[in-house]
Amino acid sequence: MAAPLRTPRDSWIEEGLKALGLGGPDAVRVEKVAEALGVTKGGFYWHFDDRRALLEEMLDAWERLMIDDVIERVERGGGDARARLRRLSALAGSGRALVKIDLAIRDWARRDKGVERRLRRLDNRRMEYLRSLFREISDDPDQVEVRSLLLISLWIGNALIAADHGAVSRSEVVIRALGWLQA
Amino acid sequence: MAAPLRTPRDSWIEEGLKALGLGGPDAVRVEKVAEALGVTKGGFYWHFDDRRALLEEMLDAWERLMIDDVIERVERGGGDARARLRRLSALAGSGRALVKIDLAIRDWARRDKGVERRLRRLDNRRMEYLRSLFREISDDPDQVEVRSLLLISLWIGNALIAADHGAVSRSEVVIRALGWLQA
Amino acid sequence: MAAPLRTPRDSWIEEGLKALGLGGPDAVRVEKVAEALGVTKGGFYWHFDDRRALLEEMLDAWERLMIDDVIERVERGGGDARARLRRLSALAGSGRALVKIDLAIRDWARRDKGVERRLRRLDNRRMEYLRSLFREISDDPDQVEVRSLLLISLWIGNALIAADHGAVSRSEVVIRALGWLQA
Amino acid sequence: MAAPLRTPRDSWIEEGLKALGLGGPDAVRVEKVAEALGVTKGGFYWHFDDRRALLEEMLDAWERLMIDDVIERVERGGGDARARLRRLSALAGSGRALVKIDLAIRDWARRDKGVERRLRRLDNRRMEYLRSLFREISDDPDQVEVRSLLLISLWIGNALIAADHGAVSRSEVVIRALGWLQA
DNA sequence: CATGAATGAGCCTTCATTCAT
DNA sequence: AATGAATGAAGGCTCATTCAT
Repeated sequence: MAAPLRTPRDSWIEEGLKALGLGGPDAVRVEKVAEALGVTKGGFYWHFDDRRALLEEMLDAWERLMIDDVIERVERGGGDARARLRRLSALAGSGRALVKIDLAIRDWARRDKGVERRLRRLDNRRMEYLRSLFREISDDPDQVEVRSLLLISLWIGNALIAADHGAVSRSEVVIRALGWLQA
Repeated sequence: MAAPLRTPRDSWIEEGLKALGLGGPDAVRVEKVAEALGVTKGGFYWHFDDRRALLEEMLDAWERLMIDDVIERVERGGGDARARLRRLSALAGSGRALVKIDLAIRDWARRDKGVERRLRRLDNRRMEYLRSLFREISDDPDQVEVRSLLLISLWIGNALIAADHGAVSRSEVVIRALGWLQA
Repeated sequence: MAAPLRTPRDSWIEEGLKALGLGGPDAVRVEKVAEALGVTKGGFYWHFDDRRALLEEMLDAWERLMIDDVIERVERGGGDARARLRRLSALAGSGRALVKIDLAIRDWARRDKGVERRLRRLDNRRMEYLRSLFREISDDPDQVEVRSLLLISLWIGNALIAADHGAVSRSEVVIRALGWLQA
Repeated sequence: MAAPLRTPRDSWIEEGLKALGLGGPDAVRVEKVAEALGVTKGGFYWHFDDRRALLEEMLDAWERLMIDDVIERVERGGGDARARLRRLSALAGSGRALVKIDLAIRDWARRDKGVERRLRRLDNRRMEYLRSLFREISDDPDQVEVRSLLLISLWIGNALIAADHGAVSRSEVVIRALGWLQA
């Protein structure tokens, strides 16, 4: 017999991440996630010790997702640094659920040391990858550092800044910004 | 008798904003804020209809603070665009309570339409001010727009990105990034 | 200088009786009555020791009202027993605030011994008056008693029974019932 | 295992009706009813959405009780109209918990439109049944209507009027009144 | 694995009461 | 006489957690 594609344990984590993206860690309520899964909350405690355990495993899963998923997907496409940066930005800047989770975790990390540690691990990995790409564009290590930081900042800012841009759309401004960062 | 410098009503708002910056809107609990003020929660309802009313007034106060306080303080110092951008960044990027409140409200805006509306009002005002400064540096409107967005993004990213930067410190990277944006 | 027509103390009692009629004793809240009077509840305690004191005085006032007002008003009109019964029923059965207060107090008396004692005093007085009228109509003391009790019951039932009566209206049925009781 | 004779849900309703009869709708407090059942208030929300839901189901249960219980019990005994009226009055006029609930709901209906609607449904059914009995006694439809209304009024009045009757007891007066209504 | 049911802590809100001014 | 302000006790509701089945 084949193993199930998604264990019930994974379902809890997946649904928990969904709730996290939509409402932050406070919105990850055992009762609500159970309801979303169509089961009663009592069963939750067969899979997890307590709510904190779910939260931890959600963060574990999120780290795995970010490495195995995003970066590898960009690499798989090949091309030069500029092509990869374009693909990476397309993944990072879109309105997809993963972005919401990322933002929720960044906010969460502001008040939870453990989450901050995990975020640091991931952000360092992201920065390292960006540096490797920008090194193909610039020889100046300071420029590499500056542009890497600005690029991640732009992804975040794009999602968190609520301003309008007159006749042009936000995505046009972002595309121009990407172009400038890669000049 | 002179009017009190800070009414009890203002105290609730101030303490509420403090809690908001530290723990997000969910952490603004009537009971906790009361405790921080050294009074009992019952008295809260003399000043406000309910918790939501406090939240609203906190947002009102925050809008006033941001306009009357930050931008005016930069202008008062005079100097050319670069000098002003430097002063503005010093205010905006520091670890002060106002920054935490700003980030908390950005996260909050992701799930509350009313908060998003207020944030849009403020971000538009901020962008407009930045455009006016960058126009002194570049004649290209696209460049003005790109750099303005990147600058706000950098402030936010600086607070929300957890990466290390090897031998250099984050603030050095940020200073270089500012230099580049004003080149 | 003339004494005020209605002392502020009386205002509290009057407004309290209004609240009693509309929502029962539980609805007589110091805060709500104060609001209805356009003052703050703090002032209440200048006039009354506590909420129970207001309730007591409301009951006192209600007893006075019932004697001085209703019965005397019927007598003042003169006429024979049937004429008086007609006038009395007009007063007792109408939808006026006094009726609501009367019903509220009857319900209240079911669970408060003190209120029950006052109600007994008043109901005995009412019965006595009715007996005096029915004695002009019937010589049989049993009939006098039965019809007196039925008449008060009809007043109460008219207000508390929610049934419809087909083509005829409730008031027509009540008028016929009154006719039959006086036959 | 056999199904429980009374589900825990029913226990809440039953205990709630008891509280309603004793203290009116305001006395139906989740906490107090829980205490009477020997459980904690938190468990209440497993069975009901909120307090209002309990109140609604109490009213549902009361309607069922009144129809399936009272009227059917009278019919089952057989006999002519007078015998049935006697049995019905014995049921309706006794000091049992059902009467208290009935009175509490009548008072409640004065200030709650939804409750008034339910009471109207029931009172119409009661009146219809009484009309059917009095039609066996009188051919005059007006008389039927008058006596039906007076009989329900007498039941209510008997419970809500606090007067004394000299040498005779209240129940003697009521029995004579019943006799007169059936003459 | 999961359900039904319950506990208990935490929070929001209402309100009688108090008190200084 | 009355206001502004606060206390503290209820009471409604949510939810993490437990447990028997």
